[in-house]
Amino acid sequence: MASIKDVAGLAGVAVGTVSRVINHSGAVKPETRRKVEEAIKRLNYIPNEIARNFKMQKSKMVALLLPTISHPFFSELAYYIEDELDREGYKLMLCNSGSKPEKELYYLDMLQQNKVAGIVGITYNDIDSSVSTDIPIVSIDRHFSKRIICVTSDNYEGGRLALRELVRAGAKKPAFIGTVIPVSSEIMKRKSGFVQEAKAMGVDYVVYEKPDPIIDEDKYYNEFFMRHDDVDGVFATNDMFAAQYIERASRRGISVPGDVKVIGYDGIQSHAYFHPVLSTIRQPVEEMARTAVKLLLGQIGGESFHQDTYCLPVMYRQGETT
Amino acid sequence: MASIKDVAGLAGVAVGTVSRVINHSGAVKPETRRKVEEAIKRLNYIPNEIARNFKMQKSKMVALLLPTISHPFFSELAYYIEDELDREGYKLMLCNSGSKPEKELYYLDMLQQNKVAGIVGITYNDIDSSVSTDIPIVSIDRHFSKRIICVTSDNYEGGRLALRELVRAGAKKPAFIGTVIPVSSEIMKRKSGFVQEAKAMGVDYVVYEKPDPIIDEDKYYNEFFMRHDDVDGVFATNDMFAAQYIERASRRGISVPGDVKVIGYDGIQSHAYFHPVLSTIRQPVEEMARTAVKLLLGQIGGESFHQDTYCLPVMYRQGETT
DNA sequence: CGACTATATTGAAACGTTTCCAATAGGGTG
DNA sequence: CACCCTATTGGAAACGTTTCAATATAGTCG
Repeated sequence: MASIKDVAGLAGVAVGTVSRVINHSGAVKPETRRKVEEAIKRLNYIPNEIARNFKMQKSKMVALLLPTISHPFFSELAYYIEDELDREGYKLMLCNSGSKPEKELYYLDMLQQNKVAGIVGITYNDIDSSVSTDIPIVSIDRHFSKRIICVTSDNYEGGRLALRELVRAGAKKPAFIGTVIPVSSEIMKRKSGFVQEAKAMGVDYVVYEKPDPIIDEDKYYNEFFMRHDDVDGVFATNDMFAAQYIERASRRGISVPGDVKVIGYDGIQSHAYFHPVLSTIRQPVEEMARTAVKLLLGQIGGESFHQDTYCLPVMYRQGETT
Repeated sequence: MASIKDVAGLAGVAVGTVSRVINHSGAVKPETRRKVEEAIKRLNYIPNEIARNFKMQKSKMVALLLPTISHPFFSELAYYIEDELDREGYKLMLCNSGSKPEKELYYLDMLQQNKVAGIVGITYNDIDSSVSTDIPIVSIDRHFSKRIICVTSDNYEGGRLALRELVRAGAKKPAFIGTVIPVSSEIMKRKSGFVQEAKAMGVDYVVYEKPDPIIDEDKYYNEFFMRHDDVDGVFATNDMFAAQYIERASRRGISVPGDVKVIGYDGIQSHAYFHPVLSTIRQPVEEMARTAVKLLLGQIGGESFHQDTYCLPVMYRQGETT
């Protein structure tokens, strides 16, 4: 593999000159540039990015740490994150934690060893305390500390919106169901928005949380249907969960939206052709992704931000379930 | 940031010794090891992986180059690939090409500059000619050359299976629809399997390919429904496309599986709770992913393989559309 | 024409590891 | 006691780049 030295040798110049040609830094005589470029071509020289990273003591690598890329919301997010990073000349490293705290820690450790330029995290742990370096981190949907900027959608408003739409669709007793990640999660606000709005409107409501991880799914659903057979509206914490609920309901002969109106959360695109098309609170996935990257790269570039949470607006999208 | 030198200084030994302690290479007296470990702890020393990569002239990074991670089949694949890589101490870099040839080339170039240890590719180009280094590559569903090992599912058998199942479900005139990536694609075999089996069984059939990229989707479907209104079975190149077809058909008052039986391809998990649950030819995603990684790491480790295509079995999965 | 300036180029140090060779210290053996 | 062998350690080179101070070259102006 040809190195910069070989190029310099063949072109009859010093390595520093070759470096300046490659990086367009400093002044180089056109004639010299030509010679160097000629040599580069002849030797089929490719700059060694590893050596560069080493010299610079930083890599243009950003890590995305999330539960699993196979969840459609995350994969959509990942797509836009990678796209935005690429525009800025950065690369993306993908880390599936499986939501396991110990795996999150393991990855964080590895990422620091690898001196990644920054991390976008969607984690279960409060990762602030477990990162010893001052590596920039942007978190999505989790608020940990001043240091870690959080990008989220307006979960509180999303919860309120869901409640209002369920009521508007005719629900007299709406229920909130789903997993509420306890640790610093913005997602909890979906519940509080829902609850607050119900109280404000004087509507009877139910909250039926799903343990995570769940031991006995059948029992969870059976109990819900038994205890709350008067529920006629359901707001689920995400689209997949909403679909799952509908599946269970229909097995019991409950029709959607006839007997029960259902609203999900996320607004996943890849489900567009499948039925029922969910009524859902759509998060601005693309905007969240690009915002997260912009904030991260800002931090990497040395900017500091006064704001520690960036909250983007959500939207109600009508489907076939309300 | 503390370096190996600082550790050596504090422990009163040479850097080489510290290196041997860290890597458990060579002999180190227990007493010395203790001193070094003590120093490492005191300084909160983290080995600089970049420097290591540099010295070794290789990184433990494998790239996954695919059209888009937001497609559920690819995201499922990516999940298992990352999982398998992590087990072996490798990291995954994610590259979305958007199926654009120029972007594929751009990424391949970048990956070579970054001296990634290997590449798993799902590409549109014949990438063989555009990779100048001898970096190991495993391709999924594309067969280019001896050099690039191809991991695929049994697309030919999948096509035959689809035809047989459509006929078994009562179809008299089944159609193959979908995109047929021309370049060295294993996916073409889905078509040939379908066609061959139809001929073998003496069944009347239709092939209606979808251009890629498609200009006018409405026109494509309209023409299909006009020209082939006697078609009563559809085999689509993938699940998403099958769902899309069903959507279009139902808008025209065609019922599935009443009027037309439909079989998709892939067997995407994240659609399990949505309807109609597709009858589909399921690819062994997990096995494909793990096989691809194993072969790639084998190559990285210097093994050479006599076989250039690894074909895994597919399975018919009954849903609600046949 | 000499002094200055602007432009081009050189050469070497430095980044943090690993690895190899030489050096040293013990420990056993004849 | 001399010798050899092994276990352990030290020291330095090397990996390929960037950067910076120093030097060289060529105009320009008075």
